[in-house]
Order: sequence, then C-alpha cells, then structure tokens
Amino acid sequence: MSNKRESTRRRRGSEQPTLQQVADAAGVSAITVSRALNAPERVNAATRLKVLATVERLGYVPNLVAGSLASSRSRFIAVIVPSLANAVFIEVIHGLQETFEREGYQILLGNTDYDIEREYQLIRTFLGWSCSALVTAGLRHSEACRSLLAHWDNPIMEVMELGDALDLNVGLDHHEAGRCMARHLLGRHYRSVVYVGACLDRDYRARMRFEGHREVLHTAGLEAPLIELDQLGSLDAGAAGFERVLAQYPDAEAIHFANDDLATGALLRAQRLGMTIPRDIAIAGFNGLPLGQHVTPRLTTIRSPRENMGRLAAEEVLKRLDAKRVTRRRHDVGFELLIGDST
Amino acid sequence: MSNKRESTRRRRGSEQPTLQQVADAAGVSAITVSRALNAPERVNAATRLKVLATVERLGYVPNLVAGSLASSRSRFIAVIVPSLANAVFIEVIHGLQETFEREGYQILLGNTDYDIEREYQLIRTFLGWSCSALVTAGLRHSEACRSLLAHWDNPIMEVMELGDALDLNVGLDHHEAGRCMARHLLGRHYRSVVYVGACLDRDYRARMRFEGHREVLHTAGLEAPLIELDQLGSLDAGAAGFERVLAQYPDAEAIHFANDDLATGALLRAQRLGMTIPRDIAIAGFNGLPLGQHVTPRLTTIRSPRENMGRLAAEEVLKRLDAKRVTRRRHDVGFELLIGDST
DNA sequence: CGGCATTGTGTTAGCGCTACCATGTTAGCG
DNA sequence: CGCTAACATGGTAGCGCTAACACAATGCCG
Repeated sequence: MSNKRESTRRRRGSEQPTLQQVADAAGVSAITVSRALNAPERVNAATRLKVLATVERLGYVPNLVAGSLASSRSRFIAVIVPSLANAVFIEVIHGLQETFEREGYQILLGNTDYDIEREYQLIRTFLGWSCSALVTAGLRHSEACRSLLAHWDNPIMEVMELGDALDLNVGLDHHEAGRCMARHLLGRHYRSVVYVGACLDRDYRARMRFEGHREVLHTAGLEAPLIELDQLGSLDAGAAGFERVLAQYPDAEAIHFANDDLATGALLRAQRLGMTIPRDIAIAGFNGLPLGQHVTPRLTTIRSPRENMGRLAAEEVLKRLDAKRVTRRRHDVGFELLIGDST
Repeated sequence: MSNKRESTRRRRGSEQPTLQQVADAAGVSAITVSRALNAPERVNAATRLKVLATVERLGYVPNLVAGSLASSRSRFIAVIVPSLANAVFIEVIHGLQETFEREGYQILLGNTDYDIEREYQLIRTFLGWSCSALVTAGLRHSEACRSLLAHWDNPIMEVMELGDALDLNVGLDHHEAGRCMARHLLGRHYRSVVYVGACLDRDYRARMRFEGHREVLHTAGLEAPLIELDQLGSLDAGAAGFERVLAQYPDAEAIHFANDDLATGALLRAQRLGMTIPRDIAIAGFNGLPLGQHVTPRLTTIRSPRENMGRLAAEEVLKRLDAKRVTRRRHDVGFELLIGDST
C-alpha cells in the first residue's frame, strides 16, 4: 500500500531495506519490528521470532541515524583527550571503551592536541550528534565551552584531575603527587633536585605536580630549579632533557621528570653514556608505565590507576544514564609511590 | 506562525534552538540557513553574515543527526583495529585522525580484540550510522562481513597488509618482512634462530612474518623452531619468552621476535640477567618503535611507516570521496631494515 | 460476569534537517 | 530590448525511525 501519490520527485535513499519493508514482509507493523529489535520483552515471543527471522532474511541493518533523530538519543559517548601520543590517555580510553561498549554505547573520540579552543569545537560537533554523555580530560575549558555545556543536561565526566568539576569527576590530586615524590627524594637525602617538564603551559597537570614538588623543596629551604622542554613526553625528549640537566646543573643529585617517558628516556641515555643510576644521579618519573619497571635500575615513579580511572568513570556515567542513585560526584582514584632502584 | 494545530500530544525535542528558529529570527527560510552553514558560497554575502550572526546570538548548534538522515551522508569514517594496546595501531589511528579531522570527518573507532566476529558486529553498527567510508585493519573478515560489505558502495580501505583487497589497500608485505629479517640474521652467520610470537592465530600478520622467516631458514637447510606465547605483545611477554628460549633452546644464537615490544622486553630482561647482547644471544624485532632505538644495544628491527600508513590511507579515501581520479587501489608502503647493535 | 489491570499490537505525527524543484532577480549578450 | 544564463532564495516533501496514545484481547478479582 502506501504508494502515497505518483509524485514525480523521488529521493534516493540508500537502497537498504527499511524497517517498513521488514514489517511488510513479516506481516506486522513497523513499530512491532522496532520493538522486537529494541525492546524484545515488549513483544510476544512468537512475533519476535518471526520478525527476527525476516530481519535476517532481508539482511536488514537498522538505520541508527533515523533512530537517534526520532528518539533524540544516540548511543554515543563523546570522549575528548589532549593527546593520543601519551600512553596514559590510551589506557584511560581503553578502560572507557571496554565498559561503554559492553553496554552498547559507541565512543566518539576527539583529540585536542592540548588546545582548549579545539576542545570547544569538538564539543560543539559532538553535541550536534546528540551524545548521551561527555567524558573529557581535565577541568580547564574555554568560556565558550562552559556556556555551551551549561545548557546541556546529560552527564559530563571530567577525568584525570580532581577539583571544581562541572558535574562528575574522577581523578587524582596532582599537587599531592608532586609533593609525594619530592618528599621521597628529600627522604633519600638528595638536596639538589631538578624538575624537568615538557610544555607545562599545555600539560598543566604536569605543572601542578611541579608546584607540589616546589612547595616541598621550598619548605625544606631548597631551590626548585625547573627545566622546560618544548617537546611533549617522549623518550627522545627525556634524553635531551637529561643532557640539558648535566650541562646546566652539573651538581644536580636527582631529577624529577614530569612523566615516565621522559624519565625512561633519560635513564636509557644515562646508560648509554656509561653513567650509573642512582649513584651518579637519581631519576624519578610519574605514571607507572610498564616500561619503567622493565629497565634496570627499575624506575622510581608514581603509579596512577589509568585503566581503572577509565573504567570507573564509565561506570559512574552509566549509573547516571540509568538514572540510578547518583552516588558520589567526585572520586579520588589516588596514586601509589612506586619505589624502584633509580633513586 | 506554524502552530500546526493545538494537538494534545507533544514530543519533547531537545530544547535546543532549531534551524527553523534561526531562520525565523534572521528573517530568511530554513534552507537559506542550512546553506549559509554548509555551502556558504551559495548564499549572498550579506545574507550569510546576517544568518551567522543569528546563529551566534541564539547559540544554535546544528543537529547533525537530522542532517545525516536527510542527506543520508554522515561525516563519519569507521575505523576498526584489532587492539589499542599495540602502539602500531595507535600510530596508524593518529595518522588517520589527523588527516580526516582536517577535512571535517569524524572517526568512529572500533576495537575487535582480534576477534573476527566482533569485527562483523562493529561493521554492522557502523553501517547503521551511514558512515562515509570504512577503514579496517587486515584482509581477513568473516563471511557474513564480506556479504554485508558487498552491497555497500562507499570506499573501503584495508590497511596493514597487502593482498586481495575488497576495494582500497595500503600496507606492506609481511612475508617479505619476515624473509628480510631472516636473511639478515643468516648474513650475520647465526645458524640457530628461534622465532618467538604471541597468539599467532589471532595476530596472523605475525604468523605471515614467521612463514617468510621459516622459508628462508629452510632454504638454507636450517630448522625454524617457533615459540608461541599466549599473551599479546608486551614487555612482560617478551621477558617471559626470552626465558623460555633460554630454557628450551640453550644453544640458540639468535631470537627473532614478532614485534618490538617482545624484543625489547627480552633485551631488558637479558640485561637484568647480566647477559650481553648480541654476544650471548642476538635479538631482533619488528615495527621500529622509538623504544627499540633508545635501549642499549640499539635493537635491530624492521621499521614500518606507521603514521604514514594512516595518513596515506586517509588521503586515498578522501580522494575517493571527492570523486577525484581513483588512482591506484593498492599502495605498498614498504619497510626498512633497521640494523642496530643487537644482532 | 462486570470492572480493571495487563499484555500485545497498531495508528498517527513528528524528530530537524536537506534534496529537489520552482521562482524571482539580476547580469550578459547581440 | 528580448532572451538566456547565472545567481539567490523559497516551498514542499520526505529521510527512516520512535514517542505517544489508542484499542483490542486476555487474565484476574470479588
């Protein structure tokens, strides 16, 4: 039926069978097919089987775009990270993906390259896709971004760091992590300690760790020299940073690196230069990547529960989406000082 | 106007301003707003400015779901990889993302965990999103997947390996890579060479490299023993594999690892055991990850152009989407033997 | 066996946008 | 100055699906 009228204008559509065609072939109405697929328990078992068989036979693939428009819910989760080059974010993404995919959500991944303006653009686009939730790394956003999100009433999860969040928050205290490592180094009686970071204006969490570190050193009446590299965490940058410390601070007893990539790069470079760690100089990192535990000497670092952070964040968002109890808005996943043999 | 009738049933919609509201506020028709945003050159400059100002003022965010439904084109690119744990795929994704995002495409990332059935499910879902193209790692797909894709007429790009592709293909010859490294090892006069891989049934590209390796050894009249680990590439697995070789093949002169993670794990373990590479035993890898070039001795490996592979794949897909010249369907990105000091 | 909840299915009216065609308006030409 | 082409804008009709309601048919109660 429903040939409407013999209109001369036709839209092309996608050739694919539609829900209506499945319905016709199965001898039921469109809505019944829809229910058989999306809410099976609301359809009689016999009808359901008949419908599913027809779906199979026609090779019907639901048009999720149409479904999303009609229901104004897509099963998308926007995930925004500042970098893919950093293993930390990969692991967080992995945790998120695993948990969300199990519940039938699809991740929309955005990469800001540590650019807060780019974050705004990405969020704008993602809102256009009627995402069910937004997971973004960090608490710093542009003003435009904040006002965009202010009128949005789906869950917003900010991960990595703790603080004054828009909505949900899972992370750890980077100031405290910086303090923790600085205290460890002082406890080992190193007095001349250099902090080496990379692009601290963009990787501001590394700057927060530096601030914690500096606070502890100052309290102990010590200087807290800083070397800033212009290349984000990588083994290369770490090696370069190591040599800069040797040149600029020949009396340095220890180096506190902003992350494990830098620290490991330094450690491997030291090895190649024939130096002995920590006798000649001590090295510490941050993250607790496996790599640091495989080098000799084992790297002293701080382990953050990365995959767990992703998983926990995803679980909290899912709880919110299920409209279950709201539980805590803020979760401190903590960290753990991992004392290796490099300090 | 257009209050239709005072119908009692109302759909909730999303509160957000719609294209129509922008049009009313700007005193133009909806289609003009649409054009001002999506095809600015087709609208008079003055009108365009007026519309864009109104968009800004109302904080309008285009509903991309509705747009996709109406045009049956989404600006999504489905990208399917077998793993996120492997740095290789991260780099390929990075290359893809950079190139596609610049052209306004959004990546839909799927992770199969090396499960070919999961690939089918993901592709089904992604087709439901009317993706503009599909990029998937590898040439092996389930039958269901093949027949699903047979009736799909958007670009399909298979990356990583070369062969009998569905459509476009960018990759390298893994058999040849395996042969290449085996020849190198024979050239160094190692006669007893063990290949160590992980889950070769799933990581079948590593198996292809093994087959190339075996072929060369057999031709030289040598055995080609294989050790298979049950944990995918990681430093841990490499360390464990190294110890298994020592125990099982005490006379081994060289180990050819399926990838750099394994090889580096082995190298670092050897160091910790106080062994000297390559004097006690030679080690070779595959991938050319930066890590391998930072350890001492530098790892002998094969470098594959990973980010480039992603970029090239994306560019070829974009050409196809622009309906430009179809160029070559198959691109061999090649590889490079990187002779370090570990062999 | 009438009244009321429960279950299963259908009808209708959009979701917000763009393709398609139509129409008006200006420029370009001999 | 009439004719065509190019430009600028608008009206209408869906894209394929689901929310909201409607309405039978059945089960269960006193």
